[in-house]
Amino acid sequence: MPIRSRPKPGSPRPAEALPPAAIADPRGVSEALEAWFPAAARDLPWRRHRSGYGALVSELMLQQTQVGRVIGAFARFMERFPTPCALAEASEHEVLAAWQGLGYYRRARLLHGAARAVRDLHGGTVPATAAELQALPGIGRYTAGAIASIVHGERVPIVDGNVLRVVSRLAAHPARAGSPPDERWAWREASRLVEAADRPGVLNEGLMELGATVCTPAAPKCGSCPLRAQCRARAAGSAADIPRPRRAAPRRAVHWHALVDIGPGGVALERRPARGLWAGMLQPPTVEADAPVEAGGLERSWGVAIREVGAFTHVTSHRDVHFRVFVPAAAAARPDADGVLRVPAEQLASQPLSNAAWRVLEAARVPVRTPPSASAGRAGRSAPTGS
DNA sequence: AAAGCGGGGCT
DNA sequence: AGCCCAGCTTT
Repeated sequence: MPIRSRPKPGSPRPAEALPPAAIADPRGVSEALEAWFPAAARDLPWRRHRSGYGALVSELMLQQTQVGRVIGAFARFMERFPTPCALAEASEHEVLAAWQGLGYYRRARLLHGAARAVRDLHGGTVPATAAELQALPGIGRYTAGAIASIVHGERVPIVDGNVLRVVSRLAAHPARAGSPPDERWAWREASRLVEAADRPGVLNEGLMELGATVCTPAAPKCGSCPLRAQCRARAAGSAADIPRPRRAAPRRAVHWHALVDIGPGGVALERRPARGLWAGMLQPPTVEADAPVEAGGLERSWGVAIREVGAFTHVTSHRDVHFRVFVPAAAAARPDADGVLRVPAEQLASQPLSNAAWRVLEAARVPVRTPPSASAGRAGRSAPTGS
């Protein structure tokens, strides 16, 4: 059924008043996608045995993180914390250590809080409805909808980066990621699709799978797309230009200075504050500044003569962190400052250390094994395995 | 509404 | 060198 009525002849229609584009045939899209997905689905660990807890862990890990990086981390995490109660009873230190290398470490703290809420408020069973799920820490509308629809079949929409791209191309609507009006539009369109679906979970997971493997940001594989007949962007030849790119936030440059001090008790480490970058993670003692600090200032700060052993720049989404790495000039025993703990080198791998902290240790040639993240899998844009 | 929050692979 | 990714919380 057409959504837009034809304007009356002669009636003026200002360009700004044009109704937004819409997907023309929601039922046709849902039928094609639900038929396509079962055969095209990649074999992913969290699809082997569906459970609310497995979906909770995998969805938190997948927020802003590509599939290939999550695969290995998910298996390790589920082995370490097999149930919500096992996770709830672990310390935050242990949970952060298991999250090493995945980034956005706040997700680990929120997942920990969600597991405790599941234990205390839901008898240890992850709730099944989107409304209950969204009340848990770290669970927003997308994650709640994904778990409720995919695991339990609830008829609720989901919109992530993949779905936004697919629906905006279907409607040839030049949405911009991060634009609130465009995001609201995408939720409405996703809702129309899920309302037309036979199996809401299959439709939703199909939308994401299509976005990850066929309807990709660059060079979409329109020739092999199950929705090529319904796609207005393909008809107009504009798929590669939709959605429009997000405005990039500029990164701030900062200058950090780290002291790698190895004593009889192990490597000196301090815990970062509970908020902000790498919250709650451990690191070698670090002086943070907006500009480089002279050696004299660092020596006063640390109370020891120092020697520089390396430098590198660690890039995050919002900062260029210019690190300079120092060691004590002589192996002089000195009392540790408050809050400094000593960790033997062979125990570093089980500590919550960011990749930046690992790079600091490597610059000082601390004898450590490779951090867990280095063995992460390949990118998540590989072709489907099932076809 | 805007800002803050990692890390890596791909183009 | 830039872009993007199975987003959410806080202000």
